[in-house]
Amino acid sequence: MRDYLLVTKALADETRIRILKLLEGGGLYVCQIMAVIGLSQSTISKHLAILKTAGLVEDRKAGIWVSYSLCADRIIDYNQTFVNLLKNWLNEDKKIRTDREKLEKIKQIDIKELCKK
Amino acid sequence: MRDYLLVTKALADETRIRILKLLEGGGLYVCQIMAVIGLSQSTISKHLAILKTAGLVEDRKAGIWVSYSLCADRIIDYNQTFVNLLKNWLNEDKKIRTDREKLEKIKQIDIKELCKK
DNA sequence: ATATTATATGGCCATATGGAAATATAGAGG
DNA sequence: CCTCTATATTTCCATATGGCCATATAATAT
Repeated sequence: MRDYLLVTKALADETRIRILKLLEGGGLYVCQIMAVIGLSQSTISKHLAILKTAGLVEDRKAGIWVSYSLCADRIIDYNQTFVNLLKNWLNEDKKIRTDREKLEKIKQIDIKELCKK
Repeated sequence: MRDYLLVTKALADETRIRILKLLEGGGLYVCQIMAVIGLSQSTISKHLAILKTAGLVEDRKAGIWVSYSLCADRIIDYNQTFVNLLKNWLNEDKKIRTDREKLEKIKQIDIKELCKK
Protein backbone atom coordinates (compact mmCIF):
# COMPACT_ATOMS: atom_id res chain seq x y z
CA MET A 1 0.00 0.00 0.00
CA ARG A 2 2.84 2.32 0.88
CA ASP A 3 4.43 1.88 -2.55
CA TYR A 4 1.09 2.12 -4.31
CA LEU A 5 0.38 5.46 -2.65
CA LEU A 6 3.88 6.73 -3.37
CA VAL A 7 3.37 6.12 -7.07
CA THR A 8 -0.23 7.31 -7.39
CA LYS A 9 0.37 10.46 -5.37
CA ALA A 10 3.35 11.23 -7.58
CA LEU A 11 1.15 10.80 -10.64
CA ALA A 12 -1.74 12.89 -9.35
CA ASP A 13 -0.15 16.27 -10.02
CA GLU A 14 -0.24 18.27 -13.21
CA THR A 15 3.31 19.59 -13.06
CA ARG A 16 4.76 16.14 -12.49
CA ILE A 17 2.77 14.69 -15.39
CA ARG A 18 4.03 17.47 -17.63
CA ILE A 19 7.57 16.51 -16.66
CA LEU A 20 6.97 12.80 -17.28
CA LYS A 21 5.44 13.51 -20.67
CA LEU A 22 8.49 15.59 -21.57
CA LEU A 23 10.79 12.74 -20.61
CA GLU A 24 8.99 10.36 -22.96
CA GLY A 25 11.07 11.95 -25.69
CA GLY A 26 14.26 10.96 -23.90
CA GLY A 27 16.40 12.15 -21.00
CA LEU A 28 16.63 15.86 -20.23
CA TYR A 29 18.77 18.08 -18.06
CA VAL A 30 17.10 19.85 -15.17
CA CYS A 31 17.68 23.24 -16.73
CA GLN A 32 15.90 22.09 -19.90
CA ILE A 33 12.91 20.93 -17.90
CA MET A 34 12.87 24.23 -16.04
CA ALA A 35 12.92 26.14 -19.30
CA VAL A 36 9.88 24.28 -20.63
CA ILE A 37 7.76 24.13 -17.49
CA GLY A 38 8.55 27.67 -16.37
CA LEU A 39 8.45 27.16 -12.62
CA SER A 40 11.20 28.03 -10.16
CA GLN A 41 14.30 25.90 -9.89
CA SER A 42 13.50 24.72 -6.38
CA THR A 43 10.00 23.68 -7.39
CA ILE A 44 11.22 21.64 -10.34
CA SER A 45 13.89 20.03 -8.21
CA LYS A 46 11.32 19.01 -5.61
CA HIS A 47 9.02 17.49 -8.20
CA LEU A 48 11.90 15.51 -9.66
CA ALA A 49 12.76 14.22 -6.20
CA ILE A 50 9.16 13.04 -5.73
CA LEU A 51 9.16 11.30 -9.10
CA LYS A 52 12.46 9.65 -8.27
CA THR A 53 11.26 8.41 -4.88
CA ALA A 54 8.25 6.92 -6.63
CA GLY A 55 10.57 5.04 -8.95
CA LEU A 56 9.21 6.81 -12.01
CA VAL A 57 12.40 8.56 -13.09
CA GLU A 58 16.10 8.04 -12.57
CA ASP A 59 18.86 10.61 -12.52
CA ARG A 60 22.39 10.57 -13.83
CA LYS A 61 25.12 13.04 -13.06
CA ALA A 62 27.06 14.46 -15.96
CA GLY A 63 29.57 16.70 -14.28
CA ILE A 64 27.74 19.68 -12.91
CA TRP A 65 24.54 18.83 -14.74
CA VAL A 66 21.99 16.19 -13.86
CA SER A 67 19.86 14.47 -16.43
CA TYR A 68 16.58 12.76 -15.68
CA SER A 69 14.91 10.04 -17.70
CA LEU A 70 11.98 7.67 -17.36
CA CYS A 71 12.88 4.79 -15.14
CA ALA A 72 13.70 1.65 -17.06
CA ASP A 73 13.71 -0.73 -14.10
CA ARG A 74 10.88 -2.03 -12.02
CA ILE A 75 12.12 -0.40 -8.85
CA ILE A 76 8.66 -0.27 -7.37
CA ASP A 77 5.68 -2.35 -8.43
CA TYR A 78 3.22 -0.30 -10.47
CA ASN A 79 5.77 2.18 -11.75
CA GLN A 80 6.42 0.45 -15.09
CA THR A 81 2.73 -0.08 -15.67
CA PHE A 82 1.97 3.56 -15.15
CA VAL A 83 4.88 4.82 -17.21
CA ASN A 84 3.68 2.69 -20.12
CA LEU A 85 0.05 3.70 -19.76
CA LEU A 86 0.97 7.35 -19.65
CA LYS A 87 2.59 7.05 -23.05
CA ASN A 88 -0.84 6.50 -24.58
CA TRP A 89 -2.50 9.23 -22.58
CA LEU A 90 -2.70 13.01 -22.75
CA ASN A 91 -0.94 13.18 -26.09
CA GLU A 92 -3.68 15.45 -27.39
CA ASP A 93 -3.73 17.59 -24.28
CA LYS A 94 -3.21 21.24 -25.04
CA LYS A 95 -0.64 21.93 -22.34
CA ILE A 96 1.29 18.77 -23.13
CA ARG A 97 1.44 19.69 -26.80
CA THR A 98 2.61 23.20 -26.03
CA ASP A 99 5.28 21.81 -23.74
CA ARG A 100 6.51 19.55 -26.51
CA GLU A 101 6.73 22.41 -28.96
CA LYS A 102 8.68 24.47 -26.46
CA LEU A 103 10.96 21.51 -25.88
CA GLU A 104 11.78 21.22 -29.56
CA LYS A 105 13.00 24.79 -29.60
CA ILE A 106 14.86 24.46 -26.35
CA LYS A 107 16.65 21.33 -27.46
CA GLN A 108 18.25 23.35 -30.24
CA ILE A 109 19.80 25.79 -27.82
CA ASP A 110 23.26 24.85 -26.60
CA ILE A 111 23.02 23.68 -23.02
CA LYS A 112 25.68 26.07 -21.80
CA GLU A 113 23.72 28.97 -23.25
CA LEU A 114 20.40 27.75 -21.91
CA CYS A 115 21.50 27.25 -18.34
CA LYS A 116 23.36 30.53 -18.01
CA LYS A 117 20.06 32.29 -17.52
CA MET B 1 -5.85 16.61 -18.26
CA ARG B 2 -8.78 17.62 -16.07
CA ASP B 3 -10.27 14.14 -16.24
CA TYR B 4 -6.91 12.47 -15.79
CA LEU B 5 -6.31 14.44 -12.58
CA LEU B 6 -9.82 13.75 -11.36
CA VAL B 7 -9.23 10.02 -11.63
CA THR B 8 -5.66 9.87 -10.33
CA LYS B 9 -6.37 12.14 -7.38
CA ALA B 10 -9.33 9.94 -6.49
CA LEU B 11 -7.04 6.91 -6.61
CA ALA B 12 -4.25 8.45 -4.55
CA ASP B 13 -5.89 8.00 -1.18
CA GLU B 14 -5.78 5.00 1.09
CA THR B 15 -9.36 5.17 2.31
CA ARG B 16 -10.75 5.41 -1.21
CA ILE B 17 -8.65 2.46 -2.35
CA ARG B 18 -9.93 0.42 0.56
CA ILE B 19 -13.46 1.22 -0.56
CA LEU B 20 -12.75 0.31 -4.18
CA LYS B 21 -11.17 -2.97 -3.14
CA LEU B 22 -14.25 -3.76 -1.06
CA LEU B 23 -16.50 -3.10 -4.03
CA GLU B 24 -14.60 -5.60 -6.16
CA GLY B 25 -16.65 -8.23 -4.39
CA GLY B 26 -19.88 -6.61 -5.60
CA GLY B 27 -22.09 -3.66 -4.72
CA LEU B 28 -22.45 -2.60 -1.10
CA TYR B 29 -24.68 -0.28 0.87
CA VAL B 30 -23.12 2.79 2.44
CA CYS B 31 -23.76 1.49 5.93
CA GLN B 32 -21.88 -1.72 5.10
CA ILE B 33 -18.90 0.24 3.84
CA MET B 34 -18.97 2.36 6.98
CA ALA B 35 -19.01 -0.73 9.15
CA VAL B 36 -15.89 -2.12 7.49
CA ILE B 37 -13.83 1.04 7.13
CA GLY B 38 -14.74 2.43 10.52
CA LEU B 39 -14.73 6.13 9.72
CA SER B 40 -17.56 8.57 10.31
CA GLN B 41 -20.62 8.54 8.08
CA SER B 42 -19.89 11.95 6.60
CA THR B 43 -16.32 10.98 5.76
CA ILE B 44 -17.39 7.83 3.94
CA SER B 45 -20.07 9.74 2.08
CA LYS B 46 -17.58 12.34 0.92
CA HIS B 47 -15.14 9.71 -0.31
CA LEU B 48 -17.93 8.01 -2.24
CA ALA B 49 -18.82 11.33 -3.85
CA ILE B 50 -15.21 11.79 -4.97
CA LEU B 51 -15.09 8.28 -6.43
CA LYS B 52 -18.37 8.90 -8.21
CA THR B 53 -17.22 12.18 -9.70
CA ALA B 54 -14.13 10.40 -10.96
CA GLY B 55 -16.35 7.86 -12.70
CA LEU B 56 -14.96 5.01 -10.62
CA VAL B 57 -18.18 4.00 -8.88
CA GLU B 58 -21.85 4.39 -9.55
CA ASP B 59 -24.70 4.60 -7.04
CA ARG B 60 -28.18 3.19 -7.07
CA LYS B 61 -30.98 4.14 -4.74
CA ALA B 62 -32.92 1.32 -3.14
CA GLY B 63 -35.52 3.15 -1.11
CA ILE B 64 -33.80 4.79 1.77
CA TRP B 65 -30.55 2.95 1.18
CA VAL B 66 -27.95 3.66 -1.45
CA SER B 67 -25.71 1.00 -2.89
CA TYR B 68 -22.41 1.68 -4.58
CA SER B 69 -20.62 -0.51 -7.07
CA LEU B 70 -17.64 -0.31 -9.38
CA CYS B 71 -18.49 1.66 -12.47
CA ALA B 72 -19.19 -0.55 -15.46
CA ASP B 73 -19.22 2.21 -18.07
CA ARG B 74 -16.40 4.24 -19.48
CA ILE B 75 -17.78 7.50 -18.15
CA ILE B 76 -14.36 9.07 -18.07
CA ASP B 77 -11.29 7.94 -19.97
CA TYR B 78 -8.84 6.09 -17.73
CA ASN B 79 -11.43 4.96 -15.20
CA GLN B 80 -11.96 1.48 -16.66
CA THR B 81 -8.25 0.95 -17.05
CA PHE B 82 -7.60 1.79 -13.44
CA VAL B 83 -10.49 -0.22 -12.09
CA ASN B 84 -9.17 -3.27 -13.93
CA LEU B 85 -5.58 -2.74 -12.88
CA LEU B 86 -6.58 -2.34 -9.27
CA LYS B 87 -8.11 -5.80 -9.31
CA ASN B 88 -4.64 -7.28 -9.65
CA TRP B 89 -3.10 -5.02 -7.06
CA LEU B 90 -2.98 -4.87 -3.29
CA ASN B 91 -4.66 -8.22 -2.86
CA GLU B 92 -1.97 -9.26 -0.43
CA ASP B 93 -2.02 -5.98 1.45
CA LYS B 94 -2.63 -6.46 5.14
CA LYS B 95 -5.27 -3.77 5.54
CA ILE B 96 -7.10 -4.87 2.40
CA ARG B 97 -7.20 -8.45 3.63
CA THR B 98 -8.48 -7.43 7.04
CA ASP B 99 -11.16 -5.31 5.40
CA ARG B 100 -12.29 -8.30 3.35
CA GLU B 101 -12.51 -10.49 6.39
CA LYS B 102 -14.57 -7.87 8.19
CA LEU B 103 -16.78 -7.60 5.15
CA GLU B 104 -17.52 -11.32 5.16
CA LYS B 105 -18.83 -11.09 8.69
CA ILE B 106 -20.74 -7.90 8.02
CA LYS B 107 -22.43 -9.34 4.97
CA GLN B 108 -24.02 -11.95 7.17
CA ILE B 109 -25.70 -9.37 9.36
CA ASP B 110 -29.15 -8.32 8.25
CA ILE B 111 -28.96 -4.84 6.77
CA LYS B 112 -31.70 -3.50 9.02
CA GLU B 113 -29.80 -4.66 12.05
CA LEU B 114 -26.48 -3.34 10.80
CA CYS B 115 -27.64 0.16 9.98
CA LYS B 116 -29.60 0.70 13.18
CA LYS B 117 -26.35 1.36 14.99
C1' DA C 1 -48.62 15.98 8.07
C1' DT C 2 -45.13 14.15 11.36
C1' DA C 3 -41.62 11.18 12.75
C1' DT C 4 -37.92 8.27 11.64
C1' DT C 5 -33.86 7.00 9.33
C1' DA C 6 -30.03 6.55 5.65
C1' DT C 7 -27.28 9.40 3.25
C1' DA C 8 -25.54 14.06 1.71
C1' DT C 9 -23.79 18.57 2.66
C1' DG C 10 -21.67 22.49 5.21
C1' DG C 11 -18.55 24.24 8.65
C1' DC C 12 -14.54 23.74 11.13
C1' DC C 13 -9.80 22.24 12.31
C1' DA C 14 -5.23 20.00 11.75
C1' DT C 15 -2.16 18.45 8.50
C1' DA C 16 -0.36 17.94 3.69
C1' DT C 17 0.98 19.99 -0.55
C1' DG C 18 2.79 23.16 -4.18
C1' DG C 19 4.92 27.34 -4.92
C1' DA C 20 8.92 30.93 -4.40
C1' DA C 21 13.03 32.90 -2.10
C1' DA C 22 17.09 31.98 0.42
C1' DT C 23 20.67 29.02 1.50
C1' DA C 24 23.54 24.74 1.15
C1' DT C 25 26.01 21.41 -1.60
C1' DA C 26 28.89 19.46 -5.14
C1' DG C 27 31.58 19.51 -9.21
C1' DA C 28 34.52 22.30 -12.67
C1' DG C 29 38.05 25.39 -13.47
C1' DG C 30 41.18 28.90 -12.33
C1' DC D 1 42.73 27.03 -2.21
C1' DC D 2 38.88 29.96 -4.03
C1' DT D 3 35.23 30.99 -7.45
C1' DC D 4 31.53 29.89 -10.26
C1' DT D 5 27.49 27.44 -11.32
C1' DA D 6 23.81 23.60 -11.58
C1' DT D 7 21.11 21.35 -8.58
C1' DA D 8 19.34 20.14 -3.85
C1' DT D 9 17.53 21.47 0.51
C1' DT D 10 15.34 24.59 3.87
C1' DT D 11 12.06 27.88 5.19
C1' DC D 12 7.99 30.04 4.70
C1' DC D 13 3.24 31.04 2.90
C1' DA D 14 -1.26 30.10 0.72
C1' DT D 15 -4.28 26.68 -0.58
C1' DA D 16 -6.01 21.80 -0.68
C1' DT D 17 -7.30 17.72 1.74
C1' DG D 18 -9.16 14.45 5.09
C1' DG D 19 -11.25 13.96 9.32
C1' DC D 20 -15.33 14.98 12.59
C1' DC D 21 -19.68 17.22 14.27
C1' DA D 22 -23.87 19.43 13.18
C1' DT D 23 -27.38 20.06 10.03
C1' DA D 24 -29.99 19.27 5.65
C1' DT D 25 -32.26 16.20 2.50
C1' DA D 26 -35.02 12.41 0.82
C1' DA D 27 -37.63 8.31 1.34
C1' DT D 28 -40.49 5.36 4.41
C1' DA D 29 -43.72 4.59 8.02
C1' DT D 30 -47.08 6.06 11.30
